[in-house]
Amino acid sequence: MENSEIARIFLEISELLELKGENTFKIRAYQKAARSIEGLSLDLDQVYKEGGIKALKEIPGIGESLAEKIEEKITTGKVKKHQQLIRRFSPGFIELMDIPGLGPKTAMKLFKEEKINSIAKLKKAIKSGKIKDLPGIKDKKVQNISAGIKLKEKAKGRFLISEATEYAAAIVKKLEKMGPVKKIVPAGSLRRQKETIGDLDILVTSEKAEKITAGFADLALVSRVLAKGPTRSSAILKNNMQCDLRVVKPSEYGAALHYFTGSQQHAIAIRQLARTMGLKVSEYGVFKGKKRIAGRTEEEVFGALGLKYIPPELRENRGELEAAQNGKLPILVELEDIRGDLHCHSDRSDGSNTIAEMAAAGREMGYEYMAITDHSVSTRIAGGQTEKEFLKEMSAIEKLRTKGIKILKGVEVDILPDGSLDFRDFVLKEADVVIAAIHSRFKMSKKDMTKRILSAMDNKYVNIIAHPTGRLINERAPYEIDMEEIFRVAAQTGTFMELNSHPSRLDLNDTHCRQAARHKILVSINTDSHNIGGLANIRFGVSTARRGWLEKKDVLNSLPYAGLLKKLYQKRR
DNA sequence: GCCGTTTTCGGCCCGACTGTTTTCAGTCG
Repeated sequence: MENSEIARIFLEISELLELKGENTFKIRAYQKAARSIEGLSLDLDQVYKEGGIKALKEIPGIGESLAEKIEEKITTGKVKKHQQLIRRFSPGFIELMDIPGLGPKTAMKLFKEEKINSIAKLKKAIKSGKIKDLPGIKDKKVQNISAGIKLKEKAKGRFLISEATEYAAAIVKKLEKMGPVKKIVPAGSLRRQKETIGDLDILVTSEKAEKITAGFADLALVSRVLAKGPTRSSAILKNNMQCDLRVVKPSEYGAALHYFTGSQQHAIAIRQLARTMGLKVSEYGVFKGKKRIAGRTEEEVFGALGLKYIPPELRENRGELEAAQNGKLPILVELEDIRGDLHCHSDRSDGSNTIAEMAAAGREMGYEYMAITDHSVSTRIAGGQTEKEFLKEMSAIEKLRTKGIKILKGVEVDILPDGSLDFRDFVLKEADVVIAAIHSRFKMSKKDMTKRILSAMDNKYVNIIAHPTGRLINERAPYEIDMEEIFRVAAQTGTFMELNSHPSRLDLNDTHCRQAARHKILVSINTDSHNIGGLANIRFGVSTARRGWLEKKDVLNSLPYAGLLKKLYQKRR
């Protein structure tokens, strides 16, 4: 987990430099480097081990100085500059800037004038009325800060994509009824289908902007209005999610949609590219001098910059501009490419529908096949089956096989701490597809955990490693594993990797997918459904695969039935 | 602090809204 650790340190340095009032471009350099590292699909540790400082400097946004800091972190465990900055302010100080509406300037003022260096002290100062004496801070500002503190205390962080999708749909429905609107589209990280969503951005085209922004602020879903202008409104919704609404003219739709879809890093890269061509890009269009040359559609905006259309899921400044320039953009996998689900549970273990009901729902979705993969004995909490029960289930499946959808006999076996499986080989042999997963002892060392998974992959019956990192978004960190090594051995043994589509998992994540594709490992996009309602989560898995640049050819369950079986049985030979 | 078919120095994305201001700084996305 060196990457996220270093990214966090760089972000903290940038925040502390901001407090210090450092050169804004230096601050941005740290932020840019942090983002770049977050999106990296290789371990910095590995990169450094193999190529030293020189290899680190090839990462975009990393130069001499930052490469040395990465080296310092890897070899000594810390970064001196980071430590010095933290010492200079107090550890609780950075969190002041997390309060919405309170930025570095105000934080510094509070510190200098009143020695406020934590949220606790700030609350005290507000109560005593002390901070109203400071220059530039009056009633309104104090009110905003108080509201910001409350909000921060209530906020659960980022929202799952499933929840954001629901709320966006609700807002869109309300706005549609409000009057003269032409288009309403959720933009922002939701349109890019990020695994978590910080806030909603909704874009509306209308000639009557003020009517829309005013009506939005009055919606019953809104609990507090943060800002309300003629073309933009911001509000906190009843579930504590922030929602920003922007209204633009139809002629500006493409440029606005592109800009509000982001990511910020992508938008910056686009604007930089425009500058080198003597153009200017803003949310109103592409301009040559004063003249607007594009903006009605996104295709027009990209076209004006000599780029092919870049799908929203790729817009993270992870090489998509170069790919669009060179005609090397991937043809991303689509929902329609998925021919079946290879990880589903029934009421034989912890699912709530029968095998027949699950199969019928799969057929309803147009699937060609579906694997029933109930738990094995060790996962007792999930009604895991004994070997005997499992064999009985397999014969039940045999009988159902003529229902218009191919049902594959499957099982989700446990990878025990020593790397062995809890079903014996002669039992596994009866399944068409064997999924192996870890459900216990999550806190083993990186070395032991990696070994545990590698030895499972060595078994010739194991086809797929399910939810490979075990993370639960907002709940449980991924376990420590050497992903690069796991992919290497997966390629060697002919083992596939799951992309679990559950919105709390999305595991593999987007950058792992890209890494897997580089190793030429097929990814199986599964839902891990425990009832028929769960099957629809496949959309989030496909989105994540798209964010990971996966094409149809990279996805195991885009294969037709015969091709799939061939792949599954290949390893047993 | 990064980076280079304008550059190894001198640039670095761009605009909306708020609050405290008589012309703009701060914050945000």
